[in-house]
Amino acid sequence: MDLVAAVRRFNRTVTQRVGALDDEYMARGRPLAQARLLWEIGPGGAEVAALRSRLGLDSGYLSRLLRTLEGDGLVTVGPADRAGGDGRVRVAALTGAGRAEWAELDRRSDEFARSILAPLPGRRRERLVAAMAEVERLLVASLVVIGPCPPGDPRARACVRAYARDVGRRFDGGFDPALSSPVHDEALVPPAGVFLLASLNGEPVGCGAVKLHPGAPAEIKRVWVSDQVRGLGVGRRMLDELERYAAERGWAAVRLDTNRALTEAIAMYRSAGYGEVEPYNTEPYAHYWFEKRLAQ
Amino acid sequence: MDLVAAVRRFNRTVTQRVGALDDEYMARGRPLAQARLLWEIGPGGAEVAALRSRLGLDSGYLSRLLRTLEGDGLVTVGPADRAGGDGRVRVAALTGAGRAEWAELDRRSDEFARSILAPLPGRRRERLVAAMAEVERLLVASLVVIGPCPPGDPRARACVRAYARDVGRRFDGGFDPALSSPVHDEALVPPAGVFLLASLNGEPVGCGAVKLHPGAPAEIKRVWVSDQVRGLGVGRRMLDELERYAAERGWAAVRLDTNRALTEAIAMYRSAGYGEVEPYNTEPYAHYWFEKRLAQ
DNA sequence: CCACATGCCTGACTTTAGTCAGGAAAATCC
DNA sequence: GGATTTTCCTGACTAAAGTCAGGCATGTGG
Repeated sequence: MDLVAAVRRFNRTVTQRVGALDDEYMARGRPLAQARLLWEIGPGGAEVAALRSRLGLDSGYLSRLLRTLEGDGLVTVGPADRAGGDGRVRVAALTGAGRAEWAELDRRSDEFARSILAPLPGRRRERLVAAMAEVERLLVASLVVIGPCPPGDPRARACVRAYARDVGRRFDGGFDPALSSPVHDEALVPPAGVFLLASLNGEPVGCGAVKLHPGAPAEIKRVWVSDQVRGLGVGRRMLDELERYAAERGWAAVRLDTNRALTEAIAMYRSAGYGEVEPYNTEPYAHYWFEKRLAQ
Repeated sequence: MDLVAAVRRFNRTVTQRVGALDDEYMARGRPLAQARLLWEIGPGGAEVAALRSRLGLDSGYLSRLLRTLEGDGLVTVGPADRAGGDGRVRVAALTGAGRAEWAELDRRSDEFARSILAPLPGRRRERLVAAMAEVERLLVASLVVIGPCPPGDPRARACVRAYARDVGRRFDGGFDPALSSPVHDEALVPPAGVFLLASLNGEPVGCGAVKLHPGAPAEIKRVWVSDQVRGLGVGRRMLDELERYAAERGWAAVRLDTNRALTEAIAMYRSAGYGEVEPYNTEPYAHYWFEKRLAQ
């Protein structure tokens, strides 16, 4: 396939070559891992656990890197000083020298970006930046991973709150979760159902849930996608995953209800093969009820 | 500046993240350097010197990597068997197992590219690929480096031959270098003049020369840019460099002659500040003579 | 309050990447 | 035809990156 060949070319020429140059700029004599860590701590400081997950480092390795930067007088690591906080978590912060070094990295990163733009005449510069933004935005879709998550997880809670907020802005007269039919956590934990989370680099950017009602079609709830990744097909993938979950466990149909204000969602349901059915519940915020028969 | 910020974002999200993933796909258990080397050798084999320059490796390090791959039965290294060849150069070739491994890397590279495209709906896929191609093409301009080169160097010779070939295709009645006023190598070596080569990853993609005539304007000759990078401003950068060379050595003006068939070149000279002057030589292929006064 | 999990740490280790000096064989220069 | 250069090689290093096991303090669920 031709598209695949084009992506491979891009990976080889852009990703590898520019990536290597960027690393070189960043490192400036220091081991790359240290430079990256220094950069990631940033002027505002960061919790050690956050650094570990953002950089994907082994706990022992990270600890050693922090000791080195501490030894060089660039960083201090101390207990998190927010009152009532977890006494185990530690926070890394830059010293004066560390901030100076960080600013130097920032300057060099700017310089590198400028060196990429410099050889191009003005109009081409803008075209390059526009194309970069497009690649970035579309690639983000590939980096979104969807997986199960306990509905009580803080990330899941954050998504549900964001869902209520978004929906409240769009419905006539807002949205009061207390008036809507409640969804209990237990109903979204296997085997009764599942809550799926879409994440981008560990940050939650979408969610969806399905309840497996015994002897009735499975019910899809709380499908939400963050603005950050809207329009990239994440909602459709979420729907596919939820359907697959129900189908694999023997359910032959799924259904859902929705509000007339959510026009793109309605269009997505229709294009995904959902057909309108009679109301199957008394959800006060619903105007449409959809159902889809599942394969197998 | 906003453009710089956009480029930085691109570097961070695309280059680093996709680059790292690509490496992981490529490595599959084996050290990355070995995987890259195996890939670079390819089914057709490659000379050791070519591998060294393409991968930018130390001679000793490369030799050791080859021994390891040889020890694993993936590669054989032997003398180049073309008759009359240089007896020192050695050629690395894949064994049966090596070819199988190479095919596996090829397959995985395809798989990775597919995994990037998979989450996107059809139209977005095409937009991504188009944007990638645009980024790639425009970034290439930043990777072109221009520097002095002896006119006798094989890369310089190749450029001059390509120049004659290109020009021959465009002039009415072709181009016979023997009829054109000759340019001797000595005139293009400092301090008499200079020959500049534009390279992309070590491959020659353009050239240009300037002769510093004592007591007369400096003369620009043989400005050529390969199709590969045409339209990216490389010609203009070459011109700038040649002018700078002359200006720094005290020349107050440069001039050049050109053929009416080279319409884009003529437009470039005009936009770069060149003005038409009376013929200053009897070059049979010239229709226009241009001159530019240099600053300082 | 006990058992267990979690967050961060240290010590001991391996692998990978890369450098540097020099050496044998072939090619080239004068 | 001898000096020099080039190509590839080996041996001896070093630094960086990363892994693994275990330990101590703190937090949490029963």
